[in-house]
Amino acid sequence: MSKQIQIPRGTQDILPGETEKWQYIENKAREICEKYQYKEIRTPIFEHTELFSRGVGDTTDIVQKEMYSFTDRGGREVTLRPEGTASTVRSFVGNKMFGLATQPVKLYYMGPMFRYERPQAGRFRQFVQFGIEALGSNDPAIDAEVISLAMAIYQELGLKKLKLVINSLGDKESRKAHRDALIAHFQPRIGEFCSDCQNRLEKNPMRILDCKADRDHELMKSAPSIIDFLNEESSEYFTKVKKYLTDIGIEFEEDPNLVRGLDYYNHTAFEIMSDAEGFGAITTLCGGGRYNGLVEEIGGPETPGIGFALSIERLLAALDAEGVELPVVNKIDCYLVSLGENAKDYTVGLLHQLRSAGFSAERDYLDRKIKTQFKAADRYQAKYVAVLGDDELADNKIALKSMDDGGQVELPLDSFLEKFKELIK
RNA sequence: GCGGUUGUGGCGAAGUGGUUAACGCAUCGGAUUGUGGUUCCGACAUUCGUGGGUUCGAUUCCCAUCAGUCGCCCCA
Repeated sequence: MSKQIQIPRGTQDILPGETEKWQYIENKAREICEKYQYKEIRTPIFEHTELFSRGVGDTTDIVQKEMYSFTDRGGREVTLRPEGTASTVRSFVGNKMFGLATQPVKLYYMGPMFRYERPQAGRFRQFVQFGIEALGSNDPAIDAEVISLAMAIYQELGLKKLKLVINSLGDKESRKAHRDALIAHFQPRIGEFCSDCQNRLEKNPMRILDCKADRDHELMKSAPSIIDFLNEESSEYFTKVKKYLTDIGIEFEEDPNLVRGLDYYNHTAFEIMSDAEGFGAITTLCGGGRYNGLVEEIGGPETPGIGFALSIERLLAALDAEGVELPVVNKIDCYLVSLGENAKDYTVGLLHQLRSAGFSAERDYLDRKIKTQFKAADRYQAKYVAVLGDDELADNKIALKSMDDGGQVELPLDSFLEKFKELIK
């Protein structure tokens, strides 16, 4: 045997047994999007690198150290997409969707994303995100809609231990004022903080509020909160969002320290986390927020937008942590056991008839003996086994055995399909 | 990018500086030459992630490397 080739680091094969769960989740997500009137968009898996450096933000970790970038044969700088919003907005602008008759434009996407990171619990180099974007509306009601869609996915899949955390980052003006206040607050004593926070001071002082190491520092408690820096418009907006969430019965927790990693966010920011035991270090299932200004940044007309992204891998991990079983059984209706050359030949046609009639059916392809064929039927969780030997064939008969109760009947071979239909109804 | 930990058959998992590498599950064959989920018997790793080194000898010791896993950073 030649040397085996390994799967690339941080990637995974999803095998039968697991794919059924993925399909179930994907179907559920699509179903919900249909109800909320979000339409699917499919964009390329790679884009020009500039899209992400401009859209996601040069100072973010994603752009600075996590992009899967390369130069193609034509000398173009391209990157495997690390997230979905930038591509969606690029497509929105490029296809002039701001001119569509139906506004706002509500889109969803689902597919692989790539980030060059050390893999660990709930973190991969290739992972699948499902996300939605609502472009063109500045109504706080749509913020509530976006959040409720995310919650609906988790809840309809059976998750209970969820926590929705929200915050407002305010508009540009509010953010700037808050940023200045933070720097002024921490600057004099920044030496007392961890090296990460020292770096954050200039780069993104909001992140200091997030720090676990310096959580107990006295300056943390007295730090200026974004809430106090929201101008009237931002504050009113946030109040509306909260009112609508309350109106539709979605519980949330306000966390003035919730910040988002990507540059494009403003106003509403939210995260959905899992409260389940043993979920590991990562608790964020879904992150999202409003990004007014991004469309302009990407070269389109001034258009407000809001969206979220969630990872299917983490969703599966959360289901696992809560012990939720998805209903994904695939039982075989009928397994054909045969013995003898003629009977074996005959099952080819019989199998085809069963399948054409809408049944799930299987037979042996390894020339195994009767006992082993039955074992196989058992493994497949077949409901019925039809036994056909050369004897039956000569008598125009076939034996049908129920694998649940072991009862067996003989049926005329030429009307087997009709009898089987009646029986299984 | 940094740190902890692990790497033995399809899977799970013992094990020792010296030679036949336990065991369990699964699989296959037989007992039962036409009937499953039970039982009994038998088969199944020229090899211990990969590459070097130490040694008379290494799966066991050392180094490197790759990979899994967990954590930091950050995030989905």
